[in-house]
Amino acid sequence: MSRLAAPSVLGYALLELLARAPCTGYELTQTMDYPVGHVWAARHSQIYPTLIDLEARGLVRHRVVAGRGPRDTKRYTVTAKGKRALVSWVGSPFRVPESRNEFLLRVRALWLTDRARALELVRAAYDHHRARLAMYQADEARFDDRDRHDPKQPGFTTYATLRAGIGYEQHMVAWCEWMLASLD
Amino acid sequence: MSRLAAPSVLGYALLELLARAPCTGYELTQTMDYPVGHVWAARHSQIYPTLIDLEARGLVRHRVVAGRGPRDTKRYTVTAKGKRALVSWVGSPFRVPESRNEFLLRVRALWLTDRARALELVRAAYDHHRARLAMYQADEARFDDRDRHDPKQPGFTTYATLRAGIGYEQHMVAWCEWMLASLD
DNA sequence: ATATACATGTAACAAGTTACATGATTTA
DNA sequence: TAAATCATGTAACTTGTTACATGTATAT
Repeated sequence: MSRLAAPSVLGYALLELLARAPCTGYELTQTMDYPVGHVWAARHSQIYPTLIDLEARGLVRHRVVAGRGPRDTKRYTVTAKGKRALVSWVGSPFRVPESRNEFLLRVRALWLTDRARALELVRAAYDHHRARLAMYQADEARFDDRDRHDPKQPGFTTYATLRAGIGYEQHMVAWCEWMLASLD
Repeated sequence: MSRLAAPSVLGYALLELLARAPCTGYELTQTMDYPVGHVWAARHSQIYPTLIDLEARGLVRHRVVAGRGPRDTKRYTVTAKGKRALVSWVGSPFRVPESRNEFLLRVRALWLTDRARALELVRAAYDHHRARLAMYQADEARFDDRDRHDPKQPGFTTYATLRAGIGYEQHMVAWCEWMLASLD
């Protein structure tokens, strides 16, 4: 989080949220939990220092306001400079990063174990992905036509990532079914 | 990489590879590059220290042998203790970790940019995922019937992760096509 | 009475990236 | 003769996790 290199990916994630609407750090931790956390996870212990860093770079600014709860809270907004940095990031060269999937790594190691334990791992994943799929599909029903069709609306890109989530969960559910059948 | 906590996920990834066949650090870096790297990526600068750590824990052991190239190389094997640690890891409780997908994070931010740049990002991803899919499908053709059907063969679990990769790339290709159509 | 929500931080550590370092042999 | 392959390491840095730290108000 030095002031010389570019902001971290999390920094841009927070900027993008703040570009949609000013938020407090606390509200950001909640939105980062869901839905953004399903795309880029972060804990409050990383979010608060990142906000301080973004402010040191002049990309956001805060005002102390009365909180919903018992104490004061800081409401952050994106500065003009922050908006420019964000737009520049979105258009900057991008390579799909290498992935890390601990579940599939364990699947690779299943030949070392017995059938019961293999089934246990895959069934737990199956339950998890079916639950996620149901949750995402319930979310999808809430989007209105403008969100579904106008790419300039923030709602559209949220919808687009939700569609990606649904497709992913469908794929994982199908894979688990194939795997469970193969283990029999 | 302290000697007190459990080995890292990468440590188990290397153990699993060595349980299939003894390897040198150099060979491990190549296998980690592909195919394992598509499930758990790591560079040689992380792999070599991890091997040293695994050896300090007594989970692997090495012998210096003549290398293919000009210099000597270290051939690592899993110890009995290493095999037990690996089997215990495979059966240990597992929760699907939170994900980090920078591509989808950028997609979320596309409302901030113009149609041309949005198309550019999605088309690059489209090309990437179609190329991956073709590569995986070519790989799949090479698996024989024993690998496809016997869950106790290491080849089967490799095949299973490859099937997961194919399903994932198919999902991403379909999503990109939907997205490109939506941007029109 | 107890737990949850509100609200924001720091510290110690683990994991991962990039760059530096070396140098022979084989292939184009 | 230039580049790629073989072969193994270290150092500085960034990123992310877990635990520590504090304290009020509201709901159960």
